[in-house]
Amino acid sequence: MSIARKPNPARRSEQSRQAIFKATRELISEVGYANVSIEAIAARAGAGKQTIYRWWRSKAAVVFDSFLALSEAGRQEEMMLPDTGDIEADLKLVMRATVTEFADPDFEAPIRALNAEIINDPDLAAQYREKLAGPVEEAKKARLCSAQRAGQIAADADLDLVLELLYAPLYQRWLHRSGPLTPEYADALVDLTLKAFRP
Amino acid sequence: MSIARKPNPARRSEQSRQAIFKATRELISEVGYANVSIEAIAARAGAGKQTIYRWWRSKAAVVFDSFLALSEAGRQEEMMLPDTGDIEADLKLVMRATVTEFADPDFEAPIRALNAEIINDPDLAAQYREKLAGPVEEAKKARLCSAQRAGQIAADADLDLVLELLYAPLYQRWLHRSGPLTPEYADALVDLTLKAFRP
DNA sequence: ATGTCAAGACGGACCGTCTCGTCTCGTAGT
DNA sequence: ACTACGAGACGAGACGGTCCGTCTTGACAT
Repeated sequence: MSIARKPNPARRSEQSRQAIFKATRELISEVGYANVSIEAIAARAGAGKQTIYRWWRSKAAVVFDSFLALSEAGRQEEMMLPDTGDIEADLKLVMRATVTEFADPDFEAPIRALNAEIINDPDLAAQYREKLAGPVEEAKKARLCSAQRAGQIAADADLDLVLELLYAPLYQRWLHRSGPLTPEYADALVDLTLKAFRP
Repeated sequence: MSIARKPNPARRSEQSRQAIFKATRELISEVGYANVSIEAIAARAGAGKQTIYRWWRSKAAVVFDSFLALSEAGRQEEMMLPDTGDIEADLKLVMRATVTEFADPDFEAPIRALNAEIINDPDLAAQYREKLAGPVEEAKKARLCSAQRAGQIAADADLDLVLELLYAPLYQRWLHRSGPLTPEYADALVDLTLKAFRP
């Protein structure tokens, strides 16, 4: 019968936590996710390895929390999407912005790594949906709901399905590098999705 | 100026090649992709490590070829999709079959691993598209083209886009485990896609 | 006292390279 | 035709590294 003694979070060093986050982010952008080791993170952060193993299950978990800490710091009100009343124009704006974001090299490496881990790690996937994807999707669904009330989208449409139709093709094309991500492509996805869900 | 001497494929041992494929497949199903090492493959196959390093760039490449060898062996004419003249019924049949396939545990582990590698390895991604996804997509596009000629799909529809709209949501939902994969879901995707591309 | 901390030693797994000696070829000399 | 030779792939495994995850130590905080 193992005891599985758990660490006491109240006594945790916030300083070490932040140093580990910072070191993790720096190392990833310097050498790439795959080449980052726990040892290297500890060394750069001036932390003991045990401090990392005590609080995280895996490298992926450390990396995830590192970026989560960043995104929580920089995000407050921007959770509201534009609502001009014209769902087509609003969606095209947002989708074009996503396409632009995906073209940013700084964005590319960590997100690819995160997605690769998520595929094989159900726990991480759940955490990702809850902490990162979830809030963003809620905002998008709020905008879609507004369009639904305005009669621009079928009243019985499943909004999760709308989001999947909108984003999954874009996402897959980017991950698989199976085609170019252009503003025209973004527009086409919006047009097709709106047609599919037209009242 | 480095010489980069390349091995001569004519002198390659087919016996070793097959033994390595077999060992790779066995090990993956026994201990999982992540826990398979090149050393273990070589040992099980009765091959020298150098024989593997000579012919493959990475573990992912070995694994990829191992499954490619399998699929090439077992695939002949089945590249033709059903064509009853009713594109909706035909697509639903195929999509439901895909959903069923994705529920198979034997199918799950290797495909997840392959997708994770593909995300971070552009070379592997290109090879995947060319050798595995490509032929299948061609068959699907052939069926869609037939529907296009029959006026069931808009004449100016981009068939690659049709496939993306059909499969990307399904694929993403499976990879991210973000929802259930039911026959009803498969049907819904077909209905929506056909509506989006209606003439 | 108790528990976290930084530092780092430790045994073990694999990595990717390399060095052996063996085996199988194609080729050139007899 | 027969044989000697060299090139190159082969199995085996030694080698120096890196990183893993655990464990130990002594300092420090509560």
